[in-house]
Amino acid sequence: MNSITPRVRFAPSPTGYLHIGGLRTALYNFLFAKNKNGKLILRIEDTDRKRFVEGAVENLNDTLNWAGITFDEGPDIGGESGPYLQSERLQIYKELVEKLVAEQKAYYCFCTPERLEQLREEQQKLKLPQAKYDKHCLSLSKSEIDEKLNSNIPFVIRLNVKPDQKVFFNDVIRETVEFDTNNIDDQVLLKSDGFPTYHLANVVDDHLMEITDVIRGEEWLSSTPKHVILYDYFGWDKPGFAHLPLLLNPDKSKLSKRQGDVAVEDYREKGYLKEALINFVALLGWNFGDDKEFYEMDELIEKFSLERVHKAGAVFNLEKLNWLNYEHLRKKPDAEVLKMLRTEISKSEFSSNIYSDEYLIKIIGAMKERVSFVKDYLTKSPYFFQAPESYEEQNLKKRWLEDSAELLNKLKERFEALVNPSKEDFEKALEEIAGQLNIIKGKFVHPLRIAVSGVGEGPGVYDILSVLGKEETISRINSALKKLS
RNA sequence: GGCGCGUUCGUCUAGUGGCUUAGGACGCCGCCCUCUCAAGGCGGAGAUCGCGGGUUCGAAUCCCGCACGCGCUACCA
Repeated sequence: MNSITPRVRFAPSPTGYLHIGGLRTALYNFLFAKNKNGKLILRIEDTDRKRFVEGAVENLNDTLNWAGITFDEGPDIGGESGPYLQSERLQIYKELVEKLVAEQKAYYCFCTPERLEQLREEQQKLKLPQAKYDKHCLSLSKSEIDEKLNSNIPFVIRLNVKPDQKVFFNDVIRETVEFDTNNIDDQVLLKSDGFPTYHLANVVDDHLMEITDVIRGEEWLSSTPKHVILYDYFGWDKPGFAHLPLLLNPDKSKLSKRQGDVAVEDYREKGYLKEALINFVALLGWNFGDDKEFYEMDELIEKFSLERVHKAGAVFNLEKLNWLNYEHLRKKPDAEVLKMLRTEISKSEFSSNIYSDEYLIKIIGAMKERVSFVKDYLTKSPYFFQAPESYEEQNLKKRWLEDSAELLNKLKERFEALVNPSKEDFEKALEEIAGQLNIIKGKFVHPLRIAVSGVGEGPGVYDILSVLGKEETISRINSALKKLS
């Protein structure tokens, strides 16, 4: 629209963990800001004291940081528009809302929760089209208000919505959205505990922090007219709006616990790479218009635009995430996988064993195309970390034949003669003996695989052998011969 | 109930009036490769574009109605 530097914000409330939907909202804000050379602000919406969770802010920071979403301003970083914790901005909200009261754009309300409850029940009984506050306290005289205020009767401040008007605003994703003010409640702006509600706080802060574009979840679309009224009452310019489609459960309801993991930290703990999660979540509701599905963060930044965000909600589908995790993992340099593998080992039953970098790198080379998660290295090929103690029953039945022990014994003798054998040396030795005895290779290969790994699947046998080396190979053949003869 | 938003293969999506017998990806199935499992290559099943009306020579694409789903409807965000 103009040449002003875009300023956007991610404004979570500290109720525990970062929701996967929150991650996507944060990501879209981040991508939008980076793409336009703008600023991203982190603001903590801690205006609900009942829902505040200790340590939630730290957790939010930690998770966002892990995901690679960085902020230009925020509680920990500082900035010129602070404080970035709404609980530290109470005075600001109070002063501004009082200005609105002075102009009759908002008013004191002394109604008790009981009366409000009763009002709602009555309205329901009468089957009124919509339940709204009845503006009861709007008719209070100045002296009545002062008297109640002086005797410390609890109060809230409500937005004075004028009836019979149209409110409309433009949404980048949904275009023009229109509401009738008759359907808009006199929303509480300031609660009786002196804290603002979301509606007041977000408008005030977005204005004061010079936010140019509000990018948030679709659940906010219905309350946006209240915000628009507020901007008008204050006489402020409105930011641009973009309401993102919701992330959905398999049954299409709003993504929630009960139907799977919703916390980003759950996925982190399960071994998902941040690259995969970011890639996946970015594509849930956005695409560039071509067939590309594998993205790194910098490409997302380059190509992202709100105009290409979809309108409809998207089901969070684990299978595609798993595939992306596989794709990102296999593209990582071995040295990086090595680091991750080491931490995985340290958490495993093999933690007391010692493996050289060289050895682990060989395992990575052999297994890379067979794993989706780093932990798969341990679960799919435990034999690289410890000699097999038992042999898979099914496979044994099929592959361990009458003559297997004898053939394996002959093969072992061949191997013993080898000096520092490579993969090719092992292969040649096996082929030679098979040729000499005129027996097909499979008769050697399968029993050998069982002996050395205990299972019937995995990398090529010669690859396994070259990872294990001559000594270990022979020792494993020996114990297999002992146990299986 | 009211208001709002949405609706293309099971899922994520391409598609903005003719290039579409609706394309890709994940998943699924089959074949090839092969010492196994993967990977890779090739192929297959899978969408009457929610439904019904219009507009137009022509509609997934434009308009209207309906249905369904979801969101909001708090002194929660």
